[in-house]
Amino acid sequence: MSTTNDNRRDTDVRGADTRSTDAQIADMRDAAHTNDSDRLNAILDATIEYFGRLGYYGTSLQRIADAVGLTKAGVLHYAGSKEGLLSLVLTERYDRETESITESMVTEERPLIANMWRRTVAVNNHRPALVHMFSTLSAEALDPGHPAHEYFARREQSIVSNAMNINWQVPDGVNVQHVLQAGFSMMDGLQLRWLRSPGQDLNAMWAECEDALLPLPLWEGYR
Amino acid sequence: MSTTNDNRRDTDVRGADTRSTDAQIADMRDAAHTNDSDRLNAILDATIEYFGRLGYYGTSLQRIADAVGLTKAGVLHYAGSKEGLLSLVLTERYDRETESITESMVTEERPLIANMWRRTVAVNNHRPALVHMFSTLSAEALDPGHPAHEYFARREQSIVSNAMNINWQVPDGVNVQHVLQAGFSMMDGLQLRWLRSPGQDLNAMWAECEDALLPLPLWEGYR
DNA sequence: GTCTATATGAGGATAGAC
DNA sequence: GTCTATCCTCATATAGAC
Repeated sequence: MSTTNDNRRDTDVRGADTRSTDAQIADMRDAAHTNDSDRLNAILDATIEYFGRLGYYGTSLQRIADAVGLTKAGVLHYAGSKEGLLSLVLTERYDRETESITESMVTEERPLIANMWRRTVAVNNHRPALVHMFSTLSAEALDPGHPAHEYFARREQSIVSNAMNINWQVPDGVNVQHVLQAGFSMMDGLQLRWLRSPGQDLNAMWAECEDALLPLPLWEGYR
Repeated sequence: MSTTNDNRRDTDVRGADTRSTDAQIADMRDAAHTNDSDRLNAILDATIEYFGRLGYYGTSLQRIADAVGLTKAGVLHYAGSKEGLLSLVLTERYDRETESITESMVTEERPLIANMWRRTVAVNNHRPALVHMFSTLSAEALDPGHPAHEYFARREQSIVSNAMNINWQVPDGVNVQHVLQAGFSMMDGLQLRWLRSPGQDLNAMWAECEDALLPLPLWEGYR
């Protein structure tokens, strides 16, 4: 053990249990009732956490494998490659939960921009790991060579243009596009601040920003 | 040549020049009039570019060395370590150019928040690489284990609290702290959008945001 | 001040046993 | 479905020659 190319990490302490390794592993599997779908979910959870904390480049398959109790080869069985992990986590997790928010506004009788943002903020407030991943990858993927560059470029465009297709109710004289651009930018920046201030409530932080961006009495009745 | 631990990259084509390697290297040094200070500046320039594009974790000493025509050992001679590079680039480059902006507002007779932001944006508009590095590291350093975590945490606090010490002229009823928080957040988010849209002018993009955040006629005479 | 050489290990990915 | 073993490349850092 402990050759230069050992498959396991140095932190992996063995030998306390005198039974065979296989027996221990079988126990762990049974104890967790781990089926395939659970495994994949655990892998994606760990991926979200580490892509957020360390970025795509900074995250190794080994870290994710350690977090879910597998080897690198075990993780690759599910995702195929590191890029496969990235793709899964963006489309199967982030997109899935996010797109419903703006879509829900289309059906509103009197859609208010402030309501959409409050809804977004309320959702994000209880999924900090996903927000963290989004923020980190979003910056890392500014580079055209990043495997998620196209994803984020397309996403940014579609968010504002989708919002422009809604018949927002705003005070007279307000430029809808400018407010949307300003508000979405503000939210991206505020989320970074939120992630840096442990324990703070994103809704409360946003309320202060909203108060500045959509000031009363101008926005009275429109928020 | 080309053993597994060759110091040079595969892209490093040799042999076209039949003179000794030392002679070629001497030529390059003379041709560039390279002194120590120039070298360090070139190293920091390359570091800023790659820390921005690939992040701290994603950047290797080899890339920086290649960019400036040195070996890894050569780069380490100047910075000591990779963390040393990070430290240099934040304190010797980013801080140096940035702190003067808010400080310049203290001496204004009738300081306007809008002026400070316009000044900041005008400066950043012609240093995209520094802004890129700031954005990328700022997200990467959300993690407490990142070597620049403390730097960015302190920076974020001091930016708002420094600004709160200035006697800003604002319309009646405006909450200065909320506007500052909102505006700084908006700028962080807008810069990400700017970096994703090649060729756009940051001043113009900011003007639209300012129009939304400090709407007329409420801010008439205050911007 | 810059290099070569080397130490020492981590990186992603694949083959094949079980 | 998960592992071990292995391939090959890349990483940071140091020692010491010139």
